[in-house]
Amino acid sequence: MCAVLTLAELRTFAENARRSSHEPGDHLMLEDSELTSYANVTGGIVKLSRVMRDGRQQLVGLQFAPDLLGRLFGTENKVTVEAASPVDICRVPKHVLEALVSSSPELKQRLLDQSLQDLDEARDWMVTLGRKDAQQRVASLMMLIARRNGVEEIDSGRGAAFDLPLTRADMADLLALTVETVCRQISKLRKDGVVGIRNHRRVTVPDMSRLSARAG
Amino acid sequence: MCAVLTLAELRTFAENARRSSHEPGDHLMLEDSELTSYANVTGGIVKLSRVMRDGRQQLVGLQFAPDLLGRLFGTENKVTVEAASPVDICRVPKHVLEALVSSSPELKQRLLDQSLQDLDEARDWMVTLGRKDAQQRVASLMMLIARRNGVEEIDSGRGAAFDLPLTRADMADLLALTVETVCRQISKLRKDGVVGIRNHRRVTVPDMSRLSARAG
DNA sequence: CGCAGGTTTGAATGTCGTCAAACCAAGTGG
DNA sequence: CCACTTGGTTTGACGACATTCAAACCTGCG
Repeated sequence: MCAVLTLAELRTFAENARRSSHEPGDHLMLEDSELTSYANVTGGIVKLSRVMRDGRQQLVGLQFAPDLLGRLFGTENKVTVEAASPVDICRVPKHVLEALVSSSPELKQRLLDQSLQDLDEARDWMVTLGRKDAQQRVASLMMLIARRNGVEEIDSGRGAAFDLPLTRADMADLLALTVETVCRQISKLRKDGVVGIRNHRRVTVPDMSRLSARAG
Repeated sequence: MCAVLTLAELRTFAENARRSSHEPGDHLMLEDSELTSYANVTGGIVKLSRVMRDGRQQLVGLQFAPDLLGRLFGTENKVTVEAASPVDICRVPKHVLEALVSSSPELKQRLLDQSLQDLDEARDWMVTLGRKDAQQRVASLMMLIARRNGVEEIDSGRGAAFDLPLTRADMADLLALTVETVCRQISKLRKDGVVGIRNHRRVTVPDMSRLSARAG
């Protein structure tokens, strides 16, 4: 989700917002004080997941700062919202947001655009989960993170560097693999010289086009 | 996607619509006469898919009648739209739909709600693709089709019957399996007495709760 | 009947998951 | 400063499940 607010809207937003910080693993139920409150991620990364009856979970989305979090007039479908890194958020009560939306058709339009974009991203990820092997999935995730870190010139042979903001377990939940398989594929990318890894977190990519090729 | 139009809106819709029929396999590009025209599926089933560079495809959604098809102010992301069965659709030019939307905030609201629901469904399917084995995926698809055919009392031990509107190949593309694996799992469900199959298409379920249990 | 497309079944292969153990990095307290 | 602990990470051996390749089988239709 991308930022969709104008400056004036952001001001109203900020005046009614309450800030809070959270540690990795904290659950950020959106139904805190008011049902279906809205929140803005101002720092860190939030993971959205669904849990199966047997306890296994599947991440269904990531929210990077400064993404919008939550949903209008919420549906019944439960998504677990959890901090993946240290996270700062900024909540707005339901009625404030509803007022904002009804006074601004453009805002509603942008919320619509954004949810359509989220839908596109979800469908992209369905292809990753359904049709890519372990190597391609791991490479795809690295491409996603690189893009979110401002790396643009994907196929130009340029290099890049970024931190992995997720644990191996979170990556596994997102990619529908096991922790061990994620590790093995990262090791393989490293052995093949596609990426360099320092401290299990810092990734350096000498040539983005080679990583892109591995992503299928 | 569900129907989101009132009767009055449907009238305007119908007055400006052009109907057409299509055979299985036909591509229903929405950019026919006008870019990003909208359409209503009045009969049959439409599949939405993404194609990978190597030619393999992944279905990312199904549209049953009377679902709405297409999207407002379309994004750049290409989805292949194809008839899965004999299909009747009813197209509306872009400007008519835009007029409808701007004259009706409720319509825009409902489009927003609907896209949020689509997002939920896409995320549900991500769990199916990511975390279920072949047997559970096939059972999940049968549950989905049963629900779309009006079967409601899922866990009441009631029976049901419906046609599979997709070929084995389409099921495989939707479930991210091979045709052979889909066949084997259907055969297993049949041998175990969970479903009955006639002519490769007609499914009878003596006890929906047993099928539901197989779906994970 | 006989063809064509879709479907079903079988046997062999390979990829990923499971189980187990070792490894590393960071923080704590002696 | 170093031993110790803890949580996360990495690697290996083995097995299970889905894919691949191949052949046979239905069903509808000319």
